[in-house]
Amino acid sequence: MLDHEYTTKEVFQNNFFSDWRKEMTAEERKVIKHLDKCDFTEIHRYFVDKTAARKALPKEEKQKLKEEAKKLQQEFGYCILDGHREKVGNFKTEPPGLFRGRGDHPKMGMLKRRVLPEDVTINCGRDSEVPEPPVGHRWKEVRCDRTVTWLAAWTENVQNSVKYIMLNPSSKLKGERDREKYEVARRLKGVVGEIRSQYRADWKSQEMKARQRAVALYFIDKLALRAGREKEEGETADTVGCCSLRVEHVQLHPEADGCPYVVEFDFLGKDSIRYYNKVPVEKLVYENLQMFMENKGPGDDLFDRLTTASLNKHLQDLMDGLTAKVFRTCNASLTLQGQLRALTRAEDSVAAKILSYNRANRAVAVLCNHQRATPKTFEKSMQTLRSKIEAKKKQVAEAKAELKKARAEHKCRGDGRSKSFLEKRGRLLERLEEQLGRLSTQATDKEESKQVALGTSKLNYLDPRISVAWCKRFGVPVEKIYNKTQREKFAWALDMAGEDFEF
DNA sequence: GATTCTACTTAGGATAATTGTG
DNA sequence: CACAATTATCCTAAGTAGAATC
Repeated sequence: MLDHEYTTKEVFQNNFFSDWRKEMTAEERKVIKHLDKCDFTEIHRYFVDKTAARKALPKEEKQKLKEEAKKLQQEFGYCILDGHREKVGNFKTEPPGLFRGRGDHPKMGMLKRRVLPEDVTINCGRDSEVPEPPVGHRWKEVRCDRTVTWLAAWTENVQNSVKYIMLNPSSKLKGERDREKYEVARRLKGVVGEIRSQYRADWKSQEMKARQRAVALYFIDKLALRAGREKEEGETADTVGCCSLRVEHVQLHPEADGCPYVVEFDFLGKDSIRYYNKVPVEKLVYENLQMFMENKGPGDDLFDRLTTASLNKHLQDLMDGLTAKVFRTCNASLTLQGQLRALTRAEDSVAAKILSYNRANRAVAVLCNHQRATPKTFEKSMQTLRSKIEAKKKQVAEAKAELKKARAEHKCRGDGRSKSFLEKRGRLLERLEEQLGRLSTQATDKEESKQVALGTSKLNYLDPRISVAWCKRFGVPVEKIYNKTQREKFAWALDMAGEDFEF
């Protein structure tokens, strides 16, 4: 881990050293007292070399390794569920190592222990063959619980949470649940108008709790914020969602950028990804926020009378199956559908249509704040793209000069040959200009996408039937939108969605 | 009503595999 | 074909939500 910046952090070092001390023998403990006097470079080099050696392996050796992995997958990567053979998602337990949470995690550097068969609970059918534990070991427990979907589970020691072995997204079970999720979101689409008028009315409620709920719901609906459940302090990184927002996370501006009543959000959300947004809101929302913030310190809860549990209970009353996260799914899918409608032109080429699809996808990713680190190769590849553009510009300029020359020539000679030559020059210029245009949109796209992660929304928020219908309607092969794994996950949608599917 | 536990979905980074390019 | 760039897969952390327990 020495390559990583986080090993230099004090929290990481303290956690690691204290856990390491616990593993030492009494003798070792007497000798090894300060982390900063320890030199790990030798063991670090050992692993670096090992990785390099594996990379440098001859082709046949690599092939052999691949086949061995495949065999392992064949043996352990499948299960029988209700008579059907299904792929398992994660069929390996997690190896021991040093825990690295995301963001400013108080437990970074702690030792994550090796999982032993004695830690593992197996869940299988009553009359199925119980998998054998490794020789000399036994399972913690074998149970037959048909009400849950996991096949095995163990408790991880750092966060004291349960880890599960579950089915692959391609399985029938996961597919059905995925579909149900989108069906709930579609039902929300039908009643969201009513819900909106309800919460708008609640902005004026006598009850503080109802007002807070109504403002929070407005944000969840409008901005696709996460619910934001309360979490144990000191156990995880300090991140928030809607209901757990604190006064310090919002700033009110009576007027900003020419708009009245602007709310500026700045907080760390899931995975410590920063959410920053400046949004004009309605006057009543603004005034309510002012009131919620009165006589509070920066560290106080903005919605002190609200919990995700009470919000979800209220939502359940408004629509069966409705919870806060459904708004995010609904908003994302509707955004994709709307953007696709706005951006796709039937006469475009397939490549141009795919570009439109990716733009629509991007709009959703921006809405959901799905970010990624700028790729390491970004600057370099951007540079080559820029030089390509420069070269193309030069070509265009040359072609223009050539065209001018040809025009003069034709004026002077006026024969058929010079005319066809002139036309040829014209077509060349046209083609070059087109190419230049494509390159510069590519550059713009690249720049605007460098910190946007498209995969998360594609996999979790966008009803695949929207994409499938779009592909069918515009003659785009579905493989251009979904790769093999994605097609397996969305098999249920590939089968059923016709070109006129509407979310 | 608060807290803890359980089960599941959603998330970005690391790494492996594939594709593009000179 | 070698190497770089891009894309797919793997990995596991970090959320949501509801039930059980205090």
